[in-house]
Amino acid sequence: METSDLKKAGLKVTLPRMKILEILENSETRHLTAEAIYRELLDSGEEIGLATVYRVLTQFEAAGLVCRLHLEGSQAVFELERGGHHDHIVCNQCGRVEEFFDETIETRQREIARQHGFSIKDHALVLYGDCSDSACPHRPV
Amino acid sequence: METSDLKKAGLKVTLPRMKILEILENSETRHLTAEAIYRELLDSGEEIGLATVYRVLTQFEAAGLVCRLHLEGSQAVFELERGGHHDHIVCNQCGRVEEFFDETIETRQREIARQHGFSIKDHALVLYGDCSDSACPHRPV
DNA sequence: CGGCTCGATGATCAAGATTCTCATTTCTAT
DNA sequence: ATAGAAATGAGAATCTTGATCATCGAGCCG
Ligand SMILES: [Mn+2]
Ligand SMILES: [Mn+2]
Ligand SMILES: [Zn+2]
Ligand SMILES: [Zn+2]
Repeated sequence: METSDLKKAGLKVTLPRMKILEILENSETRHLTAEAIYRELLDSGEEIGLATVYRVLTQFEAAGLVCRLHLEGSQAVFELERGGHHDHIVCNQCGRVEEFFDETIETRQREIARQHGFSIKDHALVLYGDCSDSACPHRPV
Repeated sequence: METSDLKKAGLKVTLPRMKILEILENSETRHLTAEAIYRELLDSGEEIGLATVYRVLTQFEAAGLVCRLHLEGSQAVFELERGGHHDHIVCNQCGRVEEFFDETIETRQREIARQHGFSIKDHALVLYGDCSDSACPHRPV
């Protein structure tokens, strides 16, 4: 969000980078594919290459500004890094993504890793199901 | 393993299908990529196409005979469905995969999904870390 | 402000994984 | 054994993402 974050990461403050950050901040969908960001930029009249979007997102990821997630789709999704770690629930029908953090699960993960002689560094947890959104095509009546 | 499993799934009993099942059963590595299976077949003198391996594995998955996992590699890995559900720990250094099942985590997942109004259908949980295998290049002394 | 230098960009190409197409082969049931 | 349907293999195609390279622009100095 701050241009200082870019400078801190050793990245020049450029128009494509600021526009991509802007979209990640302002989109009601916190979780976006590279292509969704690209299309949004095109729609708003920006001239940008898809390769730049992928490149910039990868740099942002390395700088800790965004997270890359693989949510059972062919394309990765990106989200702004704020708040801190959390995991995800995805609706199989409408694709809606919700976030959660559960200390019980986090703790058990560490215990399990230790039992197996692993020093845990990271984890990926995604729950899949059917949501109760009124707009969800599979909404239970 | 049984040809009856194939017939039950509405699949003809063919040589490629039986050979693939055989490899999934006998490999010491329970988790194999499609290409690993393909290479193993070639090495043992079978004439098979990579497309067939992918096709058959996808059919096996649909029939519930195998599971497809995405373990932080570009390629999916497949494993024979037996025992029942479990999750995975992967070593970042040597790629070793261990399995675990934790009822505490499973229960919390259901509770979290319910709190969010989701009817949970499935989940993916992978822990990443460094293992303590003597052959692991990163083994802590 | 004007120019310099190197990182950034955009267009295109390339790579890797997986699926699709289609002619040919192989099962399976009769 | 034969016919009909399904499966196979070879290769093309697709999709996502990263690499190349000539051009452009941000940051810096005077
Ligand atoms: Mn998130
Ligand atoms: Mn497993
Ligand atoms: Zn939904
Ligand atoms: Zn290891």
